[in-house]
Amino acid sequence: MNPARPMRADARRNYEQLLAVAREAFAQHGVDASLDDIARHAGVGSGTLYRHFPNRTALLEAVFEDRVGELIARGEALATEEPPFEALAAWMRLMAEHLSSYRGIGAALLNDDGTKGVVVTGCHHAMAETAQLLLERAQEAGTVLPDVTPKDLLGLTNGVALASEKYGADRSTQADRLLGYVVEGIRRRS
Amino acid sequence: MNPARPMRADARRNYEQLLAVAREAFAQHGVDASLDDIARHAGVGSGTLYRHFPNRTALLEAVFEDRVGELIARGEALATEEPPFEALAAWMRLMAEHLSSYRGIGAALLNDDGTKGVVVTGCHHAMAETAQLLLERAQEAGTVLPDVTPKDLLGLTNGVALASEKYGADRSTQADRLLGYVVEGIRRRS
DNA sequence: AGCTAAACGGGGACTGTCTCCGTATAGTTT
DNA sequence: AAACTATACGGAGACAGTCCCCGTTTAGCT
Repeated sequence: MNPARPMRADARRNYEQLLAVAREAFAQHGVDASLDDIARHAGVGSGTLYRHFPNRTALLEAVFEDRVGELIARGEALATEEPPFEALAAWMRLMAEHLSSYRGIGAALLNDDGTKGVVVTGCHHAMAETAQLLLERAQEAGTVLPDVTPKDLLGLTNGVALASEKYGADRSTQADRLLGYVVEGIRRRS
Repeated sequence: MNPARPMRADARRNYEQLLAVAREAFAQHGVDASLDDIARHAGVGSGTLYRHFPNRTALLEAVFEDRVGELIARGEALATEEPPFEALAAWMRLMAEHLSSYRGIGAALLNDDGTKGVVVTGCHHAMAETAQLLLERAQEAGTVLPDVTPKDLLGLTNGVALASEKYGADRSTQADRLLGYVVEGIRRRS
């Protein structure tokens, strides 16, 4: 969003309505939900949708931004409340959970090469910073292997979330199970 | 393929031509390559493509079948040539490599719920059997945790392959790196 | 050569994405 | 309140890809 000039009230209203409808649509139909459908349900024209969100990726990013915010907040809270290794493991679980919220979001954000959205770089960057915070803490405590990078963490977690998507109602269970092995794999044993 | 009646020579020729062109197209453009384009390049009409492959998934399965065959063969060879743990790790690496051959194949096969293709169940089943063979061997040798299942292996490996796709030319390196952690995570330590 | 079932090509129905232009309206100034 | 104008709108239609279907062609058999 361009804050250089305040958005008109009607545009702001439409923007929020589009976001609300998109959240529902993506949750229900996955990230491939029809954009024209979303516009229709939001009571706006398709031109309006594209003015606010130039493409599907931009809309996905906007919708996902809340969850990124929560991941960052929880990451920071975990860093003060939990032992280093447990904090990191819990955060990875939370991330996998969020990546399961809209079927296909992991793959969609994954496959973005950065040419369609500027914000995705921001989302990724913000999550990488939180991963870094928790990772360094765990590495300093000697509980995680020293060569593990934030990029590794995001990749492993995203991979697990993606691989678990096909299990529908059981995807959380499966993701937790697979993440159990993954966190063991990055654990340092004295 | 329905073997109940021999396919005519021209149909057989077209089928093979479609497969060959599809391999190239998927390798170059990913699994979303235009099917009409593939038909055109194969020198057949789009109706012909759909007669041989009722949908995109069916074509993907047919194209991927060779690689499944190779994975099974290599799995069996590794089971006789390598120590249990190393055999399993090598096979997982090979599987990740094959899953990277066509951008998006992992996600496409992953998201198939079995309603579009019969064969995908076969591909998955065949790979799960090979995973089972190598897994049991490693578990009997006491080198892999006893509660790991073939489903876990396929999930972890597919997840890693998917998560590495965005790195293009570096995806093999990244996949190997992530798999390194994964195989440590399933390793049993006495 | 004749026959016929298998197989074909490609036009067009269908669906979704996305652009663009005439129209509407929010917000500011007079 | 009226006038002005930049912002924002709606939705028709261009575009691209999927996929069906029907008249035509052809492979294989007698």
